[in-house]
Amino acid sequence: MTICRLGQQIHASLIKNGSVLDVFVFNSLLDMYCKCGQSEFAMKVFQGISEPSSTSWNIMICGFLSSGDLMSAQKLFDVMPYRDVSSWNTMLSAYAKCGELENAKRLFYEMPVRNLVSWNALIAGFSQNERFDEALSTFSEMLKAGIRPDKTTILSVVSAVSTISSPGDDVVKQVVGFARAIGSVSVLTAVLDMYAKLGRIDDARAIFDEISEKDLVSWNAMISGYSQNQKPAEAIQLFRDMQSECRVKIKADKLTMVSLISSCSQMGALALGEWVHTYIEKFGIEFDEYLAAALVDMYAKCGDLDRSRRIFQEMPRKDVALWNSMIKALAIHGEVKETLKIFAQMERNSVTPNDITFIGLLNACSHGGFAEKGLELFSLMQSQYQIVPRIEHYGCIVDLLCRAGRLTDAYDFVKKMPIKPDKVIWGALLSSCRSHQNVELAEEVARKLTELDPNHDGTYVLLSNVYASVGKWRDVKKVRDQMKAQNVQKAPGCSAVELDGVLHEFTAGDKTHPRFEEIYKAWDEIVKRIKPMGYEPDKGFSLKNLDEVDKEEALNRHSEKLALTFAFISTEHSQHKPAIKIVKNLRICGDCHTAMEFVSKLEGREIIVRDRNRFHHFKAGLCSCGGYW
DNA sequence: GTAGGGTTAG
Repeated sequence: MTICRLGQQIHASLIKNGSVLDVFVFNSLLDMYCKCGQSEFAMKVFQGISEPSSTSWNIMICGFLSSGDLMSAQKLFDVMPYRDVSSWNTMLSAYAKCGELENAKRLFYEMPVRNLVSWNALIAGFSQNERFDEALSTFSEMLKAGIRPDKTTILSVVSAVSTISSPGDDVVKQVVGFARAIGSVSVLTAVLDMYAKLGRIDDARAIFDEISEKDLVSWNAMISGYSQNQKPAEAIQLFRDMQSECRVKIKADKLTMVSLISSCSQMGALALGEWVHTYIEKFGIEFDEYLAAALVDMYAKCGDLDRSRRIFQEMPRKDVALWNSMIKALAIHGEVKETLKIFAQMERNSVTPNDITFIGLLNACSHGGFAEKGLELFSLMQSQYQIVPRIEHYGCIVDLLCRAGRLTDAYDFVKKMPIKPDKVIWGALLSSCRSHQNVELAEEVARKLTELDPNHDGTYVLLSNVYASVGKWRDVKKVRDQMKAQNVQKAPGCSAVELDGVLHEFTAGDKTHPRFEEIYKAWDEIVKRIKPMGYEPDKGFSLKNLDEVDKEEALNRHSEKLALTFAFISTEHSQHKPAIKIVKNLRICGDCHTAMEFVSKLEGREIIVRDRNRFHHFKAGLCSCGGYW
């Protein structure tokens, strides 16, 4: 504003002094007024120019476009006496940016001369409006016309390729070839990001190592690449490398922080997450909605729902993603009523929910056994918000019906779905068959699952659990043999517990921990004390085809029990006994769930388990999931 | 005139 006033003063004094204003001075004035957002006034000045040059016209067109006035820009463009390439390109990119690609295309083929910028503008237009195929076909048309792509072309094309679900190998190779030939940091970073988004994290790393003069963007792209490919430990390690290698030259920013926080929430590493939060405050990193959403998610996934609530409430501006984060946070903690309250608030604030909002809401209903409410929301989302349900939403509904015990309804729903059910849907049905001991349906569903993915370990484990739950040990063995024959390995269950900021990991039957003997003995003691309270080991959850004694032994060495016992014996003698927080990579086992209820009562300690689905707060013999899990 | 990195997801 002050700069604009200064400009006005200069303009006024030019007139006062009676200076001769040639077209160059006029153009500078036009440019100044346009850039200060005064395109209306610039237009008056423009009309006073006796012989405007084509640059004057271009500046005015640009000015109208930047103030969002496409109509005025178009009118000027139409009456221009002479159009140079820049005029055409300006108009073309304006159409491209606001998504009017039919107009952009028309202009592109109408223009008498085209240059590299014209091609780039059209390609970028397609790419930014998610019309990736057209971006690529325009690119190849450009190559056929004998035009050599530059940095800008490749940046657009690379970003188009990274968003296509499965780009052809030859396309990727060709683009990477051009990028390597250009070899600038920004282009290589774009390629790195592309590989990361395609899930080719090793290729991404190879490019990263190739960049000699890495800047903040390159580091951030690689860190977020790791984080988005479920490699949180690598993300954090890379951040440490960045700090030790170039602490002076490169300073982490809010984008770095977002990836770090997301990594912490994946690991359930609260202490580390708090450290990042402190870092943000200490270095005054700008706190925006992205960061807030990431923190809300992190604190919730690390078990501190109150911190999530506070951060959410203190944010003055809340975008959809932030609302979604809070909804999801409450959902995984089973706070169904509060989830619905937040959603009502969101509607009152006129924030339009999106597809992800409803995934969170349906999830909450499913975790709380609110089947009717969930079905109601499912139809609201279609009727009121015109959201076409994706496979994820159907998955939520199946899950919802299953957990509410409506197995038949769930199966009918799957049969009537307009989309082909995927393995997640069948998986939800199958695990529900386990809790309702429905062998017949389980076998049918398992067949569907094996058709879709013959090597998925979960199918075999679930089916074997169904058989085990009804004591069909011979069938359990059959499944196990099949697994062996197919060479399917069960993903090992892994539980971690954080003590004094150090993460201790355990796998089932783990004997690698230095204190394993002590841990085993301590658990056996606990079992002796909870059995009289009514605990009965549920051997149906033991996967192995062993005799009764061994079955109980295997059950006693599940990773979550080891983690619990370790936390327990490590804090037994300390005065302050905070809740024990365990993070498990798979779903918590049913027997472990029962055992923990008893332990929380026996020891008067709060136990919090985060499994791959949700949180379980065990307190005084009860779990917050109320049996819906 | 065209331009590389971020949150939420069964």
